[in-house]
Amino acid sequence: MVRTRFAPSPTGYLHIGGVRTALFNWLFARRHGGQFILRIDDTDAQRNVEAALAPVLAGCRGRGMSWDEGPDVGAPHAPYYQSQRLARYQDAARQLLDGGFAYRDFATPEEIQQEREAAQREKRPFLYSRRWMAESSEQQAAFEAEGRKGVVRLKMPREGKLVIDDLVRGQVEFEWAREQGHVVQRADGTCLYHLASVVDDHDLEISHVIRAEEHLSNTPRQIFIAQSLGYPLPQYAHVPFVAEPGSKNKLSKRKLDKYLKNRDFAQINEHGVAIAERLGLATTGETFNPVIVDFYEQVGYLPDAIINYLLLLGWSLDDKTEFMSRQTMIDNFALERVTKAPASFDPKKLWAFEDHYMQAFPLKQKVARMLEFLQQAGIVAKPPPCDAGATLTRIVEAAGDRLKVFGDILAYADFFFVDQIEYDAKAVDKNLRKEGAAELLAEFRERLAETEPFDTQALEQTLHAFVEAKQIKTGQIIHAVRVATTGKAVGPGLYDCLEILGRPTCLARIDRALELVR
RNA sequence: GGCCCCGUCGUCUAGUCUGGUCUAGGACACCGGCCUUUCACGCCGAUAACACGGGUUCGAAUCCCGUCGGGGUCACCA
Repeated sequence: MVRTRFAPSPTGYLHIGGVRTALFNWLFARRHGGQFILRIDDTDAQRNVEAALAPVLAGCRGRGMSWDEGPDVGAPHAPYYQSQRLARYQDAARQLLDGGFAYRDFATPEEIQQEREAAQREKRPFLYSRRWMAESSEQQAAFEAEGRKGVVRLKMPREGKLVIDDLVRGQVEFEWAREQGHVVQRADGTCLYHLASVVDDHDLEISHVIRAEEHLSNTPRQIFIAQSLGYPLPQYAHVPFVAEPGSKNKLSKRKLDKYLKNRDFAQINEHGVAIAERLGLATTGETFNPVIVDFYEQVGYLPDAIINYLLLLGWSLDDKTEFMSRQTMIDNFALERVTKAPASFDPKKLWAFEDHYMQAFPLKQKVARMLEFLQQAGIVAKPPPCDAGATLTRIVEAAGDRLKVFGDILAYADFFFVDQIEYDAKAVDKNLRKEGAAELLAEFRERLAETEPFDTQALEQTLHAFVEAKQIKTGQIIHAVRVATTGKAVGPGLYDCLEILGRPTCLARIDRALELVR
């Protein structure tokens, strides 16, 4: 039975690279008819785990990666929080001690550090001298008499080598003598990650540990722990990490300032921030930026777009296929086709996937989601007025593929909803203050007043007739009308805008625009 | 620095195991053009890569050796 797991720490946000790791685990489990387990690695137990955890859970669930066991899912191996499994780890530590695979160590961190520095000075690899190792109770008592506190430290082998058969990297060799004996239990009895992770993977019967490459060097000591405890080994698969835009460094949520210098990244960020501000959301880089999945959720990206993009970051089906349904992903996902080199996060390509998926998204659902955004921004009342649905549908239809994310409805189409539109100064200068523009507009206003019915077809005829009668170019009047009625130089088709706005609004706005420039 | 991993267009990748069909394919971005009432979409086109050096071979992106480059990791964090 294939059982994979994703084991995030509840830090409050989910990194884009984390989502991809979760995705690979989820896909692999589904591909093989196995189970996907969500475990929370909170050995460092913060108090309010629930609150910090919510975004992580939402991050997975929102992207359609359901877990078979884990928080909120009744299941046989509960609890799924490491903070609640301490007793198990302590048992394991005891067992390690009894078997001679670990020992009580009474060195202070400073003493270890001194040995490390000495080794560095002499340019030889550091290996702890085990000077403060206590293997008998007499030794232990002696150290304790000095007032020392003991931790449990791994007694790693100091000869031979380990060969790991990694499902994506192939055979990887390590020399045991290069591996440090890490602490697995602190003096206060709490246990550390490596022990906890190995014990849990065993208890949860994890068959495949699929995780990012940065864990590759942790693997020898985890294997040592597992073998010492008599556990069967899981299969390992170390996938490359997700790198920064335009470099091979590991993507990190801390280096936002650096990423903002990347033009594409900055563009995506700016677009998202503009939407978030209209929604009244906090936009500090720490919690809101394109490295964090929440960013996309809040701005209104489609989960399918994100998943599809992330899947292709380090995996491919063949030489051409890019767009895939969940089922196609599941049917074809294979660890053998995971690339070995790190892949840079490219926000522009994500954007292209978003564009594609949004175009295919059903109009009705699109309208529903955009209504939510309008309500959240306080532009449309809750519950909405009864004609809101029909109008919104018209707007969304008219805007077509110009709306890339749900939040775009706020910045792109706000002029449909507000009474007092704001005029874009540049557009006004360019299109309304031009020689003769105001006069033409004033004249065209009268034609609009008479156009009947006030719909796209008739409006188009009116404009064409006007252009012909005045012997002008279409551009001379059409842009002026657009700016006067919408306030902007860009937007949906003009006739659609006019019809949706309705005659009274159009005339009033033109009057106001004329006042502005005269 | 030690150990480990990686190296095909700017970016994501196909091709590498099983040498020839690769004068290296696709996608995103960029640039140019078409369409057009703006923008967006769509369409067409262009530029662009086998890190380098040796071997092996009739033939190497693919096999071998070396060099260089990039990255990860070296915690009583996870």
